[in-house]
Amino acid sequence: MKLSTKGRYGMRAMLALARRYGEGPIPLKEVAKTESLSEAYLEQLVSELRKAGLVRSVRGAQGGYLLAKKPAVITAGDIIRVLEGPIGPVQCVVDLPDTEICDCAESCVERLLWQRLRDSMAQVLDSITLADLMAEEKKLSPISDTGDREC
Amino acid sequence: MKLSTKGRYGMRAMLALARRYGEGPIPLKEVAKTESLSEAYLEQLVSELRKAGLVRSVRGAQGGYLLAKKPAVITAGDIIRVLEGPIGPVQCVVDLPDTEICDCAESCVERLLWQRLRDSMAQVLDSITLADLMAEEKKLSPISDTGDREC
DNA sequence: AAGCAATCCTAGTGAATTACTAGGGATTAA
DNA sequence: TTAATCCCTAGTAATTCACTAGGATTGCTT
Repeated sequence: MKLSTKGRYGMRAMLALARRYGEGPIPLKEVAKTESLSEAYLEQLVSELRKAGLVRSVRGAQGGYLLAKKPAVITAGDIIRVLEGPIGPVQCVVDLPDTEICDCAESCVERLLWQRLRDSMAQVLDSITLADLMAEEKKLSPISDTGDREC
Repeated sequence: MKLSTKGRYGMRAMLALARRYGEGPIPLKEVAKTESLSEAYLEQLVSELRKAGLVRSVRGAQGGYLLAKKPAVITAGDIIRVLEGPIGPVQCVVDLPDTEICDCAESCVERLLWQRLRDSMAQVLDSITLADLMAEEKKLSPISDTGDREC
């Protein structure tokens, strides 16, 4: 029940873009640097986020990536769903409309358990936006002047 | 963010033992049969559950496994923690007392997010017991007369 | 027009994990 | 003594993870 690096790094990257929302396109090289992530790997993740409509890209020199929407309307759930797949601890209760469920679903009590787990996970992730996280960040102890982050 | 087969099969097996609580030791062969799981694989999972004190074993002919405690005091969280490890979407917020956290934890807002997710997951899993699941099972549509389950 | 900064896309890869299988040893009721 | 059962370890094919590499394309700047 762990996130992969895709979800973790992707959340880091989206938060980095949120912090600089309004500045125009941010080159991935900068995000990779401040977040200490591999640029080439990050590129793949951000590419998925772009295809999903969460970020926009500007090609060419002076280009980069920027959030496609305001930080207040992008939730953690949006990001996690793109990078980790639909939310749910098992395939048969995943939160996608066209998911095939097993035939004995009506009599399957484990399914109820997994559904409740899914719902509580989705509830948390869908209720927290990038703007929320930035607001909370201000309350935490200040970060280094460079803005660089390790973990 | 998916469970592995260990968690899923383990939950199935524990529920199977719960249904027959009070009958004395149940051989694993029977559990494997009714739950359509590999006996050899199940053996490994149940072995972990035994070492964790959730089931007891009786060796020799007429032996088998039985719940070490009443179904009402064994939670889904107990089972999942044994088979999937401590609950938490990332290592640094896992619900173990002696977990090492990263150095920039005080300024890490992602960490707050992951903590909330962990708490909501743990809350659900720790609040549902095997007895609860059996009670809900009665309300669902009846299962086949053999008691065999597919999913 | 040339150069360069940047995104875009695909393929490859070593390491780790998963989901088992196999096989033998130990214990105990019948 | 036999058979049923748990106990333990090792091996393994397949998959997934976490990247790296490299080239194509785009478009600002000079």
